[in-house]
Amino acid sequence: MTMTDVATRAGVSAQTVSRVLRQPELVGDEVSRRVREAILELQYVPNFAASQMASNRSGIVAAIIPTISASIFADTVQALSDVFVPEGYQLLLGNNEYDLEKEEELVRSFLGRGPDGLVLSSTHHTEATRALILGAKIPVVETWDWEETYLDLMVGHSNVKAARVVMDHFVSRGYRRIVFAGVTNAGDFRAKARLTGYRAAVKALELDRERVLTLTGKPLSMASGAETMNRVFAEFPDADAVFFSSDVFAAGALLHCVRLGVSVPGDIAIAGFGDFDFSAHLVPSLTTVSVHAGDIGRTAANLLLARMRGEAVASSRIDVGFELVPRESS
Amino acid sequence: MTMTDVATRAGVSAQTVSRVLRQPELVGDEVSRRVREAILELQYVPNFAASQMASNRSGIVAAIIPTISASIFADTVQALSDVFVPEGYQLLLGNNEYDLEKEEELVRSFLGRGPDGLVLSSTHHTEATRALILGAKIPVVETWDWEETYLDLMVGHSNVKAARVVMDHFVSRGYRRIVFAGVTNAGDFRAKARLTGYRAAVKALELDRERVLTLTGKPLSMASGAETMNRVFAEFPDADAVFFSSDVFAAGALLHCVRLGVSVPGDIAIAGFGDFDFSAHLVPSLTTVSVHAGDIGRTAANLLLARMRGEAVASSRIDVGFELVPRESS
DNA sequence: TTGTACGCGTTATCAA
DNA sequence: TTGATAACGCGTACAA
Repeated sequence: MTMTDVATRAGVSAQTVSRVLRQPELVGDEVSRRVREAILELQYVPNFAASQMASNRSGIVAAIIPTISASIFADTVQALSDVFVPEGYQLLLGNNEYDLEKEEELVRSFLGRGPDGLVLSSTHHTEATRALILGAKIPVVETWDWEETYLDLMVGHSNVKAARVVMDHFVSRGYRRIVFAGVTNAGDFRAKARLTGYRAAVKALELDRERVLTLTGKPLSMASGAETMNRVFAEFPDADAVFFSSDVFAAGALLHCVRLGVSVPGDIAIAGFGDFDFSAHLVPSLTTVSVHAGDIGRTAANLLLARMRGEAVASSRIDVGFELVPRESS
Repeated sequence: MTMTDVATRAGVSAQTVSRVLRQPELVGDEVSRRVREAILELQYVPNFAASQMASNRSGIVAAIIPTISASIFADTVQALSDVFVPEGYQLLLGNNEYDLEKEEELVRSFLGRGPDGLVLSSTHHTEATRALILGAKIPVVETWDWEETYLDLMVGHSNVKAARVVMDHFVSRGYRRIVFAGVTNAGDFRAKARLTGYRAAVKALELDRERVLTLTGKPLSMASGAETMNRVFAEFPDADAVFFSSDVFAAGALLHCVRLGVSVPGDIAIAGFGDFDFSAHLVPSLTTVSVHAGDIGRTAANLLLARMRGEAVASSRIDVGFELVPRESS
């Protein structure tokens, strides 16, 4: 079923059918009615590929996140979808598994689809990725980071500062022998930024010394958190607090302590990152940093939308901030 | 940059460039080298819309899930991506928010893109949706359900049976005054199937009587679980066990009990559904049903892939099963 | 092994 | 307010 079939059925030209669908105000009432009828009768479905060929607009927004499953990024994707779908855009989704080479492959493949906009979930890319995107001349928003240089638009927050706020909190409650425990997957620059923030805080606050426990190749799971807690006990027996790079690890560690009968925060304080749903409900409840994953998605989508429409944007860089959520675990 | 630009640069015809990209074995070594060089120099990115027009293949797989954020469906999407992306397909994602009308809109919009395959996450659709899909004549796989009638392919498990298995487990441990607590959003047919399984079990096992607590309009959150637990105490003070329709509710309820000092399973037993990461780590650990979200995605993707390639499939309906995971909470 | 002609379904442009 | 025509970039079919 093509537009021509509908046109024949309605006794008009294909161009008129196109107008009914895209600029109905330019078409007469009677003709418009006949066309709509024909569309329904023939179950006509517009061919977007042809539309894209002719108009050079795809109606697609492509988004790349580090990982889809069990992640806070799913909330961002949900928000992207919530904004873009009502505006008539479709969402092409990919995950780079924290691997910049994979991201490059994805970007290359997505650009072939001629997306009207692109959402990336970090400011770290290969040079080739950067070149590809700049060559495509489409609006891009980089999210979940906060850097001085970015391609086009940026929405996120500073992980370095967030880590500092957690450290300030620990110190204000009297903890000074603080461990940082997190993953250091090559591509997880946010976790690295938190580690940077931790290190800076140890110096600035004149804490005892750095105590860093980095996991490599461990999945983001509560089991990894429990395992890490055991390593904290073994390697830093004098520690009085642990800052985990994710609530998932922190919760695994906290529940492990509960099971062992280790008092939190009596024997050791714990803080996480992300403010997952479970964090408020744990007993003891988990101190963490809330990061507004949905806000990042919504803000990024609206900013991108403005760019895609050629509207001026007040600021090309928006800090959605974060919030320390002090709870019982510290 | 078009294929013709690359051809001119390499001193060949556009068709040869196309061959280098799609059937390199048919092209001579020297010509092939020149073409590849030109592609790199010009930063050529193939136009998939044009490719789709000419070949009638889009390289797109469209997937619709109930909700993206904080859900077990994200694991299914991850698995879909893991299978399809290496095969050269791109993933178009949408969420229907458990609303069949929204699903219809999404299907209509996705079909305009000419996807080579479609993944749905239930067997419940409007009649118009069904007609649209059948009219499109593309492979479809319906997931997360188990029904006698389906459109083309089906991958899932029986929620009715899963509920029965939980009930059998409760009874085998001596519980007989069992509450079912779950959401009844209009479009959540899986939760409804679990309720059906519960009701059938109450009859078959000759239990005391039905005790059903249905939440409407509550988000899938631990807070809702805690709230529900209070309602159980108020409305069914004699209950000795609660079967929640999701681990999220169950965990919220369990942690609420821990906080109140209500012994689980001493005072009341709890079981959930889904085997989320946190379920094994809670203290007490949560009895649940493991449902293999990743398996559903992988299996569905491979089945759809076979259909898309025109290969014969051994079975058009695959039961990935489920597993009772008895833990400390019951 | 390489090249030519044609058509896919739509929209932009211009004319009526 | 409506229609005719050309063009988008590529793959298929066929020819050389």
